[in-house]
Amino acid sequence: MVTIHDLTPVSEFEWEIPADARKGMRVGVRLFATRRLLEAVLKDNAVQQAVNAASLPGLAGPVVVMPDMHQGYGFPIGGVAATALPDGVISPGGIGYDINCGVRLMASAVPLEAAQPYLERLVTALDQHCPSGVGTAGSLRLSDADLEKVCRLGAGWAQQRGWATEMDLRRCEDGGCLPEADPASVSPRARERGRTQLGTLGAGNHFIEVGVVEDVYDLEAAQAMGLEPGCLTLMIHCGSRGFGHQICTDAVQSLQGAVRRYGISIPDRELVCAPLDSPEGRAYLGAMRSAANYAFANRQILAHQARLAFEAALAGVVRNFHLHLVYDITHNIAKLETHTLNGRAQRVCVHRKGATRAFGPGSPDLPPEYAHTGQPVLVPGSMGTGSWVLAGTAESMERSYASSCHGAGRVFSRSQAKREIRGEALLRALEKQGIQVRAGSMGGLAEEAPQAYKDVDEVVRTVCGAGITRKVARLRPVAVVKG
DNA sequence: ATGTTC
Repeated sequence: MVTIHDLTPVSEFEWEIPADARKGMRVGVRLFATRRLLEAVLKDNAVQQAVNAASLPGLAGPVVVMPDMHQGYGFPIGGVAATALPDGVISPGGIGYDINCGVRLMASAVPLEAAQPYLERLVTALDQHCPSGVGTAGSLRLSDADLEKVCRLGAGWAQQRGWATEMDLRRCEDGGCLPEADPASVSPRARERGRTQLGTLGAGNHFIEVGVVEDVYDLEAAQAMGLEPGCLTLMIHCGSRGFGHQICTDAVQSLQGAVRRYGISIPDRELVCAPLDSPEGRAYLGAMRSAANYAFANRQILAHQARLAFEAALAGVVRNFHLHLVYDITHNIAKLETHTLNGRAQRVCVHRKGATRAFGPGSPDLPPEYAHTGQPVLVPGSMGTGSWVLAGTAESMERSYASSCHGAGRVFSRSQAKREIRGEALLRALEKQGIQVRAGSMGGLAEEAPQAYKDVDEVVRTVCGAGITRKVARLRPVAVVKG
């Protein structure tokens, strides 16, 4: 059990656990948190899981954990780990079950006042156009050939169908497509689950939120992103549905064998992994990239459906209701990137689980319109509490493998939330705040209650105080669709 | 997160 005495303060926003070979740690842990957030996160197993992750073979530097951290499968949600050849590994627990779970932000030039009379109509249209719920099928039925194309092309597949513009793809992380996806490494069971779920939202913490740009902290960056104070935004939070879940399930099982075959010693069986340069590791990478591309396509199709909902609800009554894409990020992924570590550029496999890439200004991977601002970093808060738009910094390149936080982060479990909170009461409280809600189930709503989450404003204050991102704008929610 | 216990 890790206690506060195991942590060395570095600053108001940063702590360190030095590498300790007696505990099997190959590297240290760098943790971003205020003292108050740290006390909250020490109540679950997240920091111990970061210490466990520090024993993975081939780590190129410290394991980094974000202030929204909480306990996950094997590896903490909010964790970042970089492994390198020759002996680095890839671990599905360092990515998560919802491969390429991510966030897309769109923005409009519609002032809230102009849309206010039509908000109920709008949220109903969004609910109708964007199917949600556990196991829910959408309207698409993919053939084997089309599913393989989705795996290889990601959001580009949606563009081929006329559901994405060139600007949409340019404003997705990685252009909405990871190279070297290998659909042949995806199991028949995963394919079966994936066939019907493209264009659906899912459940749990996945949502569509209509917001309004409330506070702008960086006018130049907000302008570059097309965020206009007082105007409507639309945020989509979802991932690869049952397809990615099945790919993770398959990998967790099959990599147990790899751990034995390669004689890898891990402190927790949930940290199963395989060498990056092994048949097992390559197969998981190829399947994982397929799921990532499925999720990019999914968010793009949901965005198209959301645009249709805006048209259905607002055409003829509100002007300029077009939604332009601000950016689309992934916060559950592993990617090969080049980072300067110990003074030399190294090719590493960066696992981000509940952590967002935050490339600084000048990164060649950003579209030209964001060359000066840095990458947009999208941080949804808990339901009804507001979301943030941040931007990547040069410092994130040095301190956190160019990563920042991904949300508020749980303080207590879904089961505890369900026991302690009534969905109906929460729904009334949200409506009293003027937030329109469409929820698939009252139990599901209770699981996502703001009380079950940390304070997103303090999480953001931490990552900005630590310098790994900076504030651009805060969004206030006015309507939410949940599975 | 998840056809929420193959």
